[in-house]
Amino acid sequence: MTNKVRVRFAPSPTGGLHLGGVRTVLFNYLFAKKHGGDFILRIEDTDQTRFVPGAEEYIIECLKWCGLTPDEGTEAGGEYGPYRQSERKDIYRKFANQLVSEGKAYYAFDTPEELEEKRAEIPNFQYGHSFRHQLRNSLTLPKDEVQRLLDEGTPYVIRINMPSNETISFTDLIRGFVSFDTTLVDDKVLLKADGMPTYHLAVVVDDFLMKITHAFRGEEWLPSAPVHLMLWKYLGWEDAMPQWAHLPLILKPDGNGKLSKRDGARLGFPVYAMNWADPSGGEVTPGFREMGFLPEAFINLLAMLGWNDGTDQEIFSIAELVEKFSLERVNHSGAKFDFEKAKWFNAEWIKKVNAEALQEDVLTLLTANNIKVSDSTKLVKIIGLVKDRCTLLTDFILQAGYFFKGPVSYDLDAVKPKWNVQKEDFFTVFISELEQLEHFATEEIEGLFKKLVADKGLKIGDVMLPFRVMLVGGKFGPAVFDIASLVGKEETISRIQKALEAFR
RNA sequence: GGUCCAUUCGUCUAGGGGUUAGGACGCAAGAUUUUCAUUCUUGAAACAGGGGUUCGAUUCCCCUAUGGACUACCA
Repeated sequence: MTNKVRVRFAPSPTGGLHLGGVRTVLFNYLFAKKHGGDFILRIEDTDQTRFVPGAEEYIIECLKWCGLTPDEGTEAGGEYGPYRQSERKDIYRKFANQLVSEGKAYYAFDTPEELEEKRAEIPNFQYGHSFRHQLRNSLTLPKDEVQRLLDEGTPYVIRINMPSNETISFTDLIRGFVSFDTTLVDDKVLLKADGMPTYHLAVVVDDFLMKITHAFRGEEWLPSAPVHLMLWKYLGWEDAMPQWAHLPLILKPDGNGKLSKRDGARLGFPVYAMNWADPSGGEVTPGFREMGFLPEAFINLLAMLGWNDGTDQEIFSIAELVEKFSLERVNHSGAKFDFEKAKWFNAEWIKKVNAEALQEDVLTLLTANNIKVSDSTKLVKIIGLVKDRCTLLTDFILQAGYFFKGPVSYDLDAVKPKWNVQKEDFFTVFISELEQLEHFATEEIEGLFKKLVADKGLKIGDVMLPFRVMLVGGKFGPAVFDIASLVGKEETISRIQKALEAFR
């Protein structure tokens, strides 16, 4: 009874990876790792009309970035392949045929147009118990007629024959006992006219063949659970059926409903894990990675959307999540996505992680913004100095950039109103004294600065802010003298000179 | 319309028959930091409504309301 835990994430390669999808992956992964099991990636590409080139690679890349690498799947391989459903076409047909021959499914010849008409004219039309006998299928047509249609190559689908007046129920790992009346469930298509299975057939067949023990998916799948349950029963695999866990949805921050990528565009935050460039239109949908999120933070915030460990702890590493995760503590209701809180998680992680760990990302960012970094030791030092004031990785461009590149503009409003010849004079003298300074370090610069302030009869506050603006361009950043020492003697002097002209 | 699921501060949530209903984000105020941020302190802010059960319900039960998901030859 102690079979190895096997879970799967089964996306369809139709575009970017939604944050809700990543959370499903995460919960799969956490559960698998917690129980020493395997995490499988299966590509559900049964809808050929929606296939998008590059989407599969993109999904794999997202999982890598998140650190949620599959143990088994299209890339990792494994003994239950192929892991792409389009390559398993024959398998599904075999089982569909088996169901037909056993009377558990049937051929249906109605065209999509005919069905659409029915739906338009009959209020609560559904292809099932109440209407299937008025339609063109192997239940209503004479046997030889069915054979003739088949022989002629008439397009058909295979539909499940749902029984009536049965109660079908199961215990969901998250929401407990759930039951349905089969009379109200329609005869879902199992095999499409193009010979591909629908999700309903494919998920059951593959979960069985791949020995999946626990099936996680979004709550939007709950209504089709009875079809899947019935299929497990019809196929005679009931004893091998995975335990179901329907995850709560991630909702729009405002208004109502499932979070969509449109909400992100409307409200100004990413919904996808990474940037997604649509291959046809070329339009790019922003992702958390490019927006400047750390994968640790992204994972952390997703985990907290629907789960908690019962304490006040909110910052968890992936290792801690694996250790503490439990399905009993997953919430039942949907959670509205809050981008402000998401940013807070990222800021916390930037503070938590050490400067070396940030080095590579920051270097890439600075370089991309035409800021040349020559000295990596210096960079690490700077990161350590400014990281507490960064919320997103992209904040490092502003917060660390001026250490390597002088300001191109100044916050003149902060300086000019109180600027005068006396202050200008102070800095002129300061420059010449700086030139004499042998040991150009924080304390020496500060000592010199303060001494000069006293000599000139000024207040330190009068020249401190101008000095900062000279070096940084604005009213931000760590201690001014630290900045000066890191920037170096020559550069400091040259920045003061430049600024002096701008301040005049 | 039908089926299913859900309901604690604005948001994410803890809690659970007797609590000053706890934390976090955000917001406000203050302290520290001769900038900004960090940090710290404080504050405003919630049990959807109605019936039961009970000595006592926010907690258990029922109903209502509200919200959501699904209702394709999409997943």
